[in-house]
Amino acid sequence: MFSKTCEYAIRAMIFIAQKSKDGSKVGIKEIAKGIDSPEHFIAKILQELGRKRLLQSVKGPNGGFYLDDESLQCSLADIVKVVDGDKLFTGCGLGLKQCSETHPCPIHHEFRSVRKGIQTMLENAKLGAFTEELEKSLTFLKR
Amino acid sequence: MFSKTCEYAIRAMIFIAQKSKDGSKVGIKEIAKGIDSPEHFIAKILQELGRKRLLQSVKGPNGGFYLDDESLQCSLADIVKVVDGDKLFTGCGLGLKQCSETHPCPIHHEFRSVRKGIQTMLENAKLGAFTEELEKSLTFLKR
DNA sequence: TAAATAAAAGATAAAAATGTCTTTTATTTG
DNA sequence: CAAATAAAAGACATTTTTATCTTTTATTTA
Ligand code: FES
Ligand code: FES
Repeated sequence: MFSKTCEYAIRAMIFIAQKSKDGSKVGIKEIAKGIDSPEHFIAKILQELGRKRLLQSVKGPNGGFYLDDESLQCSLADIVKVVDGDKLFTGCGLGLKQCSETHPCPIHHEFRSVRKGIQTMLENAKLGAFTEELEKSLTFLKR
Repeated sequence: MFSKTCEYAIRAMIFIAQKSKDGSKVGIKEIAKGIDSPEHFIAKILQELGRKRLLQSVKGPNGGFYLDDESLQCSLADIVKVVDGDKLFTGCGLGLKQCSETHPCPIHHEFRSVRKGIQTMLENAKLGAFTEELEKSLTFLKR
């Protein structure tokens, strides 16, 4: 469904969202541990998300990553688009050069509908909305 | 969603299904052309599907690939399982080691539902069912 | 201002996916 | 049986993804 990179990205962003709720910042080491990912690899991913303004960071002592109020409103769909592109949302399920109503593959209609379901799910999932269940350990970001 | 390998596999199997309807066999060159895929690459994939009995073939002059009546009842889900494994049907959307009710990731419930939708779509899509629309050029397997 | 800190950036490296080419084996046909 | 045919198998190459390690830049604090 998602690339490994994208899975890490989503987990990291949800992790940072949780830590950001009280205004604190979180370092890359803690993030990597918190989501069980390679430290330098997730660092690269977060740099990219930072360049695209989905995430904030500050260097130096007491620095780290955080999400401002706007970023907390980001949806998982926003993250997926930045990391994996929009193939998942607009591409043909059978790999035709483009998904098209006038030149459809054999599963076009059914696929379009499940693809829409995925998109809706991801667009409705805002980063700020996961904190509570994580705090209560009802959901998890690793293992 | 699917690997490139799996996209080719599904397109090839639908192509062969169409040619098999009247009992004829089809060679690897024609398949590769018909679905716009690298010839030797799709050959490998079909060998694997043959070993798993999802597809029949005969060597030598007038040989080629075909689907018997049982194989025509195969679903796209069967192909996906052979080629990509069952990660798509049972794996965690965020890449946790396993998807679990008791140790769920933050999107577990929503993801499980769209995942189920995908599975249902693929299980209901039988290879024998695509022929008619292909014949009428209402659907396409390349470009 | 100097030292410490932490992210950003750059350079490699390893692994997996994708693609190509050659040789072998099985089958048919003359 | 010999030649032709076509899939099966094996070897190799390229590209992309995933992961690791080092250097640089920005910021804070003493
Ligand atoms: S053309 Fe294949 S999904 Fe639309
Ligand atoms: S635990 Fe992530 S989808 Fe079930």
